[in-house]
Amino acid sequence: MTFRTRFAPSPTGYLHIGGARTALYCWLEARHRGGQFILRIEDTDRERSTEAAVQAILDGMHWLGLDPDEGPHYQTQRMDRYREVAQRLLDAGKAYWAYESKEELDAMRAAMKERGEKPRYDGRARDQDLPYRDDPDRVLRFKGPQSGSVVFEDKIKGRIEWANAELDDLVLLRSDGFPTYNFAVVVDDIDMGITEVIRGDDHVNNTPRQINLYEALGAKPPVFAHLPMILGPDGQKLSKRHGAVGVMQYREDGYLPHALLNYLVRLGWSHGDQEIFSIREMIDLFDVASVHHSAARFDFAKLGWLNQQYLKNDDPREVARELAWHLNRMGIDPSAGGPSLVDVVLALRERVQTLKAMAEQARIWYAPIDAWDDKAVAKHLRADGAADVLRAMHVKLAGLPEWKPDAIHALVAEVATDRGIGMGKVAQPLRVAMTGTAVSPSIEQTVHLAGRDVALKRIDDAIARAAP
RNA sequence: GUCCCCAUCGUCUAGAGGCCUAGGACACCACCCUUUCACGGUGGCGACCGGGGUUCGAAUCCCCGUGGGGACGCCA
Repeated sequence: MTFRTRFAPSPTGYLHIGGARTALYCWLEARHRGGQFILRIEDTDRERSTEAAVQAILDGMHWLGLDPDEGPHYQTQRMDRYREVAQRLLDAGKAYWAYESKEELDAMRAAMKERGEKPRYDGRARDQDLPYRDDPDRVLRFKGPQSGSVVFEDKIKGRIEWANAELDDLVLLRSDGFPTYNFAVVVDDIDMGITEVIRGDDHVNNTPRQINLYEALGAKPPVFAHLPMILGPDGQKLSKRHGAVGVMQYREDGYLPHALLNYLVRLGWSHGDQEIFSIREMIDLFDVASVHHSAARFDFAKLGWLNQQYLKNDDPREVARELAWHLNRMGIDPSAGGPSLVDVVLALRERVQTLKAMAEQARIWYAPIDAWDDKAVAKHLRADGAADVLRAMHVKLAGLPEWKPDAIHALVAEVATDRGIGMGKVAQPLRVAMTGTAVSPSIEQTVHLAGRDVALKRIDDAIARAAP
């Protein structure tokens, strides 16, 4: 049997970081085993599912490069199938109609809770063989086993045993005729030939009931692998404040998809001491069976470090393409003039952790200085001799035969030696002149990327601001 | 409350009974490099939740406790 796994999000929000990791692990496992990765949209909750969320999930997966081999399948397009299977269960005496009202159910659970029991459906309609009737409270329930236990071997957590007495008769078909999650999942996974289910471990306790359904339907359950969750930096459940934003937000924040994937693959899984993994290596080395048992916290510092590793080591032309996207978002069109993006990437990639920061720092070569750092101006432009240094640099730069970083560097050194001062006394005023701040790449790169005309003009402007 | 799961530096982790004086990475600190900021280099700080067993020997196996998390819906 060929290996088939699936990612089955419900479109009630964007693809968040936990979902992205689940999708990654499914995708990796499918690639590793030479099987298929199927995408299924679980949209049976009509209240909360939206078209926009479906699109957000698709976009997020595509950006990460986790394209499915099959799908997306939509549960709402399979309604006839669920009803058909439900009827089969009913005919076989493995399901029954029940008509308790919401209030009755609530009261029942409250009473159980009071007695210190686990609140659940007590099966009061189980053996009554009630006929179908049109009723707003009508649901179809599964007649599950009441004794014995379900045992399964979780690929990650190991052997898990669940007493059937802990389980209740779950609803198969809701009063609106829609299938419930547990029912639809089983029908779908059987129909779609899923051999391995990889999902978050908030589903472990659904697994025994699902296995009972498989048995009632005469189907062989798949292998289950339950992933531990991802916690926020504070150890609490992920919230909007931390990483629970959509993955596309990570793009906007300046992260590379590969870096995010690398971060995610290491969160809960490892291969010795290796930190950096190419996609190929992830596929070759990943094994869902060696995923960790415990939850992991999300750490932005490490993500940032990883992102910079990719910024530094990826082909600068590729990084340049991403940088252009960020510059465009800032309202800058790098193709309308200014230095080559590849040169800018080369100048900045060791000094930033995100593309967003890179774009912000690159701005000075594509747009006028829009803000002056007062402290930098006071310290470097108003310093003794700053104006003199700038005037000297202006003359030398204007007459420089070849506009090259090395040559510019030589001029800076020359001005420093002539005056018997340190390089910093020349470079810093010049840097403030070029950028309005005291921080930038090496002075020769900073000046070079500005281009001669802009550099000379900025020196003039700075002299005006400098101490006389 | 009931059931299920989990537990190594601040964080991510290595570790499958002796290789552990517990290794790596991020973060942090110091120094070096240096025209700024970084990058890089060197060094440092820093952990086996507690208690009982099993064993010649336990971070590794078992039990109990504690702590964390998840689930208990006509949500998924």
